[in-house]
Amino acid sequence: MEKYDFSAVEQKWQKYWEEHGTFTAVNGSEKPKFYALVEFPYPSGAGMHVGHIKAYSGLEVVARKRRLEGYNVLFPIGFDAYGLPTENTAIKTGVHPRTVTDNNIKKFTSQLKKVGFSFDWSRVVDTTEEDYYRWTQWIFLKMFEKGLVFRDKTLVNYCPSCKVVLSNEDSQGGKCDICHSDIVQREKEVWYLRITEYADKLLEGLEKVDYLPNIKLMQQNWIGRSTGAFVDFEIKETKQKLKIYTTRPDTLYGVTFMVIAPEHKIIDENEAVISNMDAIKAYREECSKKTELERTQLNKEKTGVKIEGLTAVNPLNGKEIPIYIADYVMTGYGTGAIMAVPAHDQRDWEFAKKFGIDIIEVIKGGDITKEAYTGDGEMVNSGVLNGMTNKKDSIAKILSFLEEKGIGEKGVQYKMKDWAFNRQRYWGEPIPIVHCPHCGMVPVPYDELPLKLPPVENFEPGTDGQSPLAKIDSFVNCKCPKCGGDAKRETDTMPQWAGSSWYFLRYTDPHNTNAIASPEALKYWLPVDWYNGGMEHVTRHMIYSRFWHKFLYDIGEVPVDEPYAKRTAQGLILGPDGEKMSKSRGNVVDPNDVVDAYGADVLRIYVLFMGDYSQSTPWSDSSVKGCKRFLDRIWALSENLLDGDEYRPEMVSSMHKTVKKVTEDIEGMGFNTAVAAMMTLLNVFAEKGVNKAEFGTFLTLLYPFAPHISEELYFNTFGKVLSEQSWAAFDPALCVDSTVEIAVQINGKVRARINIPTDADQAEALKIAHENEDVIRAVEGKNIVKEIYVKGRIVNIVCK
RNA sequence: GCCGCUGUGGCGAAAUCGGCAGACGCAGUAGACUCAAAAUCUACCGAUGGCAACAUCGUACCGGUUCAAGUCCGGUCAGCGGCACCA
Repeated sequence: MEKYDFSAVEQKWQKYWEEHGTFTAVNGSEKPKFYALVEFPYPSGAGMHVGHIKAYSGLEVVARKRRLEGYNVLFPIGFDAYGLPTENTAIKTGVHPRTVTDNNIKKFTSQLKKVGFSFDWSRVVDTTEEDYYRWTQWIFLKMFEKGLVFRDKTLVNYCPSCKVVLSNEDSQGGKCDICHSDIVQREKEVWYLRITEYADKLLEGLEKVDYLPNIKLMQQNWIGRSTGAFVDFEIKETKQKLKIYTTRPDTLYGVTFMVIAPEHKIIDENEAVISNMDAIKAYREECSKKTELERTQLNKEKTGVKIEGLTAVNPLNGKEIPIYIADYVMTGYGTGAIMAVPAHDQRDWEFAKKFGIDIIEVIKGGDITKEAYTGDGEMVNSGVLNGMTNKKDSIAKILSFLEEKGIGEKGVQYKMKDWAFNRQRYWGEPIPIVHCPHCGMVPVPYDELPLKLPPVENFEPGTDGQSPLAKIDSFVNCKCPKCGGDAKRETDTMPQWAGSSWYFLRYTDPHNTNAIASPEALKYWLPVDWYNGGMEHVTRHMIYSRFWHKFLYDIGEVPVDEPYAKRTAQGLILGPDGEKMSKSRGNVVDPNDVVDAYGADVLRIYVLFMGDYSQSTPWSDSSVKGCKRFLDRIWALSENLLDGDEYRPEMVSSMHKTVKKVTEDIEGMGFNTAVAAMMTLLNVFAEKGVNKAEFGTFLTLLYPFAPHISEELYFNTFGKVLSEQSWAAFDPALCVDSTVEIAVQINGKVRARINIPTDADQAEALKIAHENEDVIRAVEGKNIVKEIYVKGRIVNIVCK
């Protein structure tokens, strides 16, 4: 046999699979279904990254195995193609984003095919195609119809460089996600989706899905549900109620001041009563100039201004307490006002120290002269609560007390905010709303969808943070669908998260022209059985898409309430230097180079063998060569196959053990140890030879990892196509040898190794151990205190 | 600051329920083949001491539980990720 020509072999089988529709999923098949989903890529100009290869290789292996196990597998791919980088390229090069996107998709497609992923290429979706975004707009209008879309004038995160408004998620740390410039605060009327209405459903849904524990936790923290109380404090001068939110109503007797956010409306309402309005206005001005970064920076000195002329009254004891404005209280959370308990909240403590406000202890146990005490302890100075020691009981008691008196009630708050759903950019789905001077906001009728993105020449955003669409009169000027009068179109587009919030639904029926997908297709394929992707998408993308899905469930469009039955995440591939791969560091590995030099199978094996799939691992060129060597040895071995259509007796347990190991490791994402087990078996073959039956099983195990060489060798050996065969079976009873080598410890230290029958009982194992010369020597002249035998594992003799 | 994950040879890493630490691979050393090199094959490959058999130490650090700890418990440190003035 000639030397292994990986390039020819890989092309040959890729062509075979394509021509035979090997990976085409069948809607409504009699077979059990399996829906494996990977996060579709953003088709950037840089082309594929080795990270993509690792991200897809995990479920690629599972999908290939499932098909051999008799499943009807849906393993789709598509492109999440709206977004700023494409638009920025278009602005820079003058090439239309449509063309840029098409070229990038072409590039990605050819690269993905070269790696031999078993995607169903007949179901590719592209979020920027009219047939796709028509339904993105449709879902948006359904939400509009159900009152989940609203507009609000608020301070927004504005990127002066990109000239866009960003969501909190896209501007974390006060930096723009795209260009990393500093974000400034700016007032603007923007679109929101009322995701907070689904906060509890999103939280409750986590209880019945199979996500990795840390993924669940991240989502829970993101939603950030807290329980507490709303309490009304009367303002002495105006008899107004100032409502606050607290998670510690039990500390109500320790309140010595109140703080409201700089933007709180009670200030504007009482301008006449407040005597130091100038100072307050100055402070407000100062705050609005601060970037998000400055405002949230830790260890920062507390700032604030006392409101002269307004005094709050503690509803429990009638004590008069001062009110301050300070930017450590946010408008967006709770009521934008807090009761400050400096003895038991560190932030309040710092503020009180700086402004010389009283600190009253209500829970014993700490030293409140040094810092706030947040632990448990006996209640003091607290009226009805005095003497209580259990926090939960104190909170329950004060809550019922507050409710009885009508001054407060139980409350729930979420850290998650409503979803700012707009961009002032060209390359996104147009928001299908018309502004009519008579009718207000009017949705574009469903039968006029898609509202097409108009072709333009100039993609530069407007100078005032307006979308480029605002400059196109033919787009903006329209008739109101309701009254027929002159109206103007909304010019904002949707954020990039829109298209990816429902793409997994479209895969089930990608060419449907009447609905997002047919009810039959959705019923057959949903939920996604296994979704794998990056940790970076666990909060934003996953929460957004679960929200959309739950909404669609509520309006009867999808048959299940959770889209993803199982979710896992892969770790990063770091550069050879152990740092995150980046162009600026110059440590980026191009998957194409690996495919060209060693073949797709080597690349696939390596990204799975390099380390724990869920962990970050640095790239190593020489380890790639090790994987190449592994495949070359298999190829060489195939030239010396022994005859035989069943395992040789001396190979039976090795074969069954390896099948068991690989089968189970794939399910548990132990891809690295699965490959290691195959390497071990290959080493046994090298020593003891290999017959056709054994080799056939070996190739079956290898197939999901290195499908090209497996197909080729299997066909050469058996004249059959491996992707049309069945997965290898194992018999647990045959995985055990008749004898096993175990260690004998004397006082916990290994002193000998003995061979015993696998099913030996304690008496037999100890008898064999005591016959061993090393053991005899070690226990000689000593008293045996205790003897332990763990079946098939160890003997430990304790002696003095 | 809070939450989570991780810490094991020169390197990437393995190690079911607490039961032989370092599987598998890389790199390295020696040998075979070769005029030579590459490739391939064989052997060795945690540290210290010893000619050796062997002994002692060894899973970030300190302590504990146990016949037995990488694994469990308490504390500390470091790296990575998430959240972050969330009341």
